[in-house]
Amino acid sequence: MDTKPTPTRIQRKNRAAILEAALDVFSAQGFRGATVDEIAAAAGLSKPNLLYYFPSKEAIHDALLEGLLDIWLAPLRALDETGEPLEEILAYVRRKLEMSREMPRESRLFANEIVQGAPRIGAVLSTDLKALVDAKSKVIARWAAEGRIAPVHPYHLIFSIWSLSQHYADFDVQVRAVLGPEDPYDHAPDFLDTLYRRLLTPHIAP
Amino acid sequence: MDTKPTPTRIQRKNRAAILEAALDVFSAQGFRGATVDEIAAAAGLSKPNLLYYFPSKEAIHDALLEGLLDIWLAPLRALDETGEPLEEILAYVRRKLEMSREMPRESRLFANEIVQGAPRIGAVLSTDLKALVDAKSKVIARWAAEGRIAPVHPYHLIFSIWSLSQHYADFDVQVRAVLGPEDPYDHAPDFLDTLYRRLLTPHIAP
DNA sequence: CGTGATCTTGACCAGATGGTCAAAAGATAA
DNA sequence: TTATCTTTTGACCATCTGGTCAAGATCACG
Repeated sequence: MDTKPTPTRIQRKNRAAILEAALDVFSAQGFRGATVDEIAAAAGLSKPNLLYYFPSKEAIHDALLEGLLDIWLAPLRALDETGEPLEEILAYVRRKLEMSREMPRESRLFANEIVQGAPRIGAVLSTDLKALVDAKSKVIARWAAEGRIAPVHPYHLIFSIWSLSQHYADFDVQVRAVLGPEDPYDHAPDFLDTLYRRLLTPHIAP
Repeated sequence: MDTKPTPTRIQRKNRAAILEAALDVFSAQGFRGATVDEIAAAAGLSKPNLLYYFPSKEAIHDALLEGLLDIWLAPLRALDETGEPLEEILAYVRRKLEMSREMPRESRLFANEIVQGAPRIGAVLSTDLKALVDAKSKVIARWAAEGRIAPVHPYHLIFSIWSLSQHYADFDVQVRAVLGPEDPYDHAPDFLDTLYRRLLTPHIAP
């Protein structure tokens, strides 16, 4: 039952090159817009050679999504219920925005998938993702109930953090078209910090 | 120079049916993912018949985008510099969220286009859209300078409104997967109203 | 009704695309 | 070096897709 024979040196190198190239192409063109030829060329391989490492176009896409989902949700997982509420949430926002800047292709890969109805990861959303958000929402709701942050709908708070941070990656061309030469990330961190401080700082009178 | 002969009754009906069907298909599959056959079937026409009304797949897509851009930007255009600042912005947020609920296909059509680098409307973004946002940002900056709203980066404020409102249309499956049976729009309006009130209400001390 | 314009369609085409295969080329270890 | 295993490739295939065309069906109007 040796289902995982140790990969050879060449296998490791080529598999990595394929996934890297596929991330480029899938994130820029979407699944149907991407072609195996294009991915193969970007990876420096011939098409049949690429298909020697992955059985199909869909298998590459699946491998990418699966490998990246954990990374993508790590910031939310790291939200620590024993920490200081406002700082925990602000740190989460900061990490999420950081990821949009450092990993825009990954963000767009997920965006493409979800905008088109998540045909390939819909199942994971309503199980793993939902479970994670349910758990963290409870933490946030408790913080609010204890008056440690201002009262807020925890699910929509999390949606807003996803939305605002990923906007800078997913709609990058639009943001840059409007801003002109200015770098969006010059002011985005401050803007989001201010926004969530004002939203969540508990006030005195009810 | 009669470039626009009056369309016949059948022409009007079929052109409308094609655009309606194309909106369905393009918004769900993206440009490359959509097929002319699928659009034709959804419009109740044969493929050659569809191509009798529009010269190409791209022409349909262009017609859609052009026809919808004005509608899409109308809420921002309606932002009135002579109105009460906070209420003007809150009304804009409300209208934008309303549009996400009423016109999710349109939202996803634009999302697909922009996520993939806006190959077809990039030009409009850096001219028309930029001009509109520049103008409205000046209004918001003035409001802030006058102390009528709390100080805020106007461009990022507008981005945030786009981002948060369209998130409910573009990432609908994800939002619903996490929320379960609850309707996102049950609480989204209140959440956004609260968020922008707390962000923009001017406070007493500096 | 008749006639010209409009509308519709089946058959077809060329190119793109995902994927296969047998055989060649290259690495590896005795 | 040789024998075996891994990697690479050119040629090929079936299907899908955007688009064409000529001929037939339908409509509008005198």
